[in-house]
Amino acid sequence: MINIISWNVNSIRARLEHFATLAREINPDVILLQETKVQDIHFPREAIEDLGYNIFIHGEKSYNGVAILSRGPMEDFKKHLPGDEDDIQSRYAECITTIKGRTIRVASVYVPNGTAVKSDRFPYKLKFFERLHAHFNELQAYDEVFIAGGDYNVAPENIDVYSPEQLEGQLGFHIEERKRFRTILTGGIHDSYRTMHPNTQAYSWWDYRSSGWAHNKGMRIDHLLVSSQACDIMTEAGMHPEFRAMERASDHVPIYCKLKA
DNA sequence: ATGGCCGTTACGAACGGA
Repeated sequence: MINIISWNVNSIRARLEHFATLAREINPDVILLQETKVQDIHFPREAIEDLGYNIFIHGEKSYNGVAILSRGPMEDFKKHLPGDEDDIQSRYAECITTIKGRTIRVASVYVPNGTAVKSDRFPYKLKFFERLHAHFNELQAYDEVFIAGGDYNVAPENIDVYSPEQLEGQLGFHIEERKRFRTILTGGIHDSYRTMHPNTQAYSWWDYRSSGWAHNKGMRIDHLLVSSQACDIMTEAGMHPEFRAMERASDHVPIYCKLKA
């Protein structure tokens, strides 16, 4: 079995202990990180290599930052999502890795939050979805086992939030975001969790503010999107909510999907 | 409730997160 994790760590340096717990107890083959919040020169490379991972990082100071960690060899590295040459934020990393003899294309994705629906950063978020759709469409031609995990900052359906009535039109649940996310899920890209669990309510994020965790007011905004070729060999998908209950937790939990080796 | 908490930067208070 091949276990692939996506996790918005909200600072890799602040989350190193929890990361070590994930590596030792869950033992994922591939980990896709978001919000590492660190320049490449300050990434805790040794600590993570000592836990048995090869590292591909794309970071910046203070904000954003993505990484791909793999038990196997990696090649064909990409750091830029096509469609906007002026976009210099560290929100995308992609490579090919080989695990237990199976070659997989993986991507770590950090979709812009958008700040507020009326903010000028909201159109940047919408455009980012459109760029993802265009790029995933290009990749479709390769017929590969492809997995794009990340913080997509959108809950796709009513079942994915604690209160659809309360959140309608709000950031992360606005119809324009959901429409664009839905558009990505056409032509052979699938939401791994929803494919495996059509009717289960489960969240990947709970707000630090308003004691979101204590009241179970969460949203499913982290996703592992998979190509049809990956879907065909997928055996499991789920979340690790126990990571939200820990001291000094990230506001997001690791999400996983498993493939036949 | 345009709030609450958390991490980063830089050393107080602002920014971003969703």
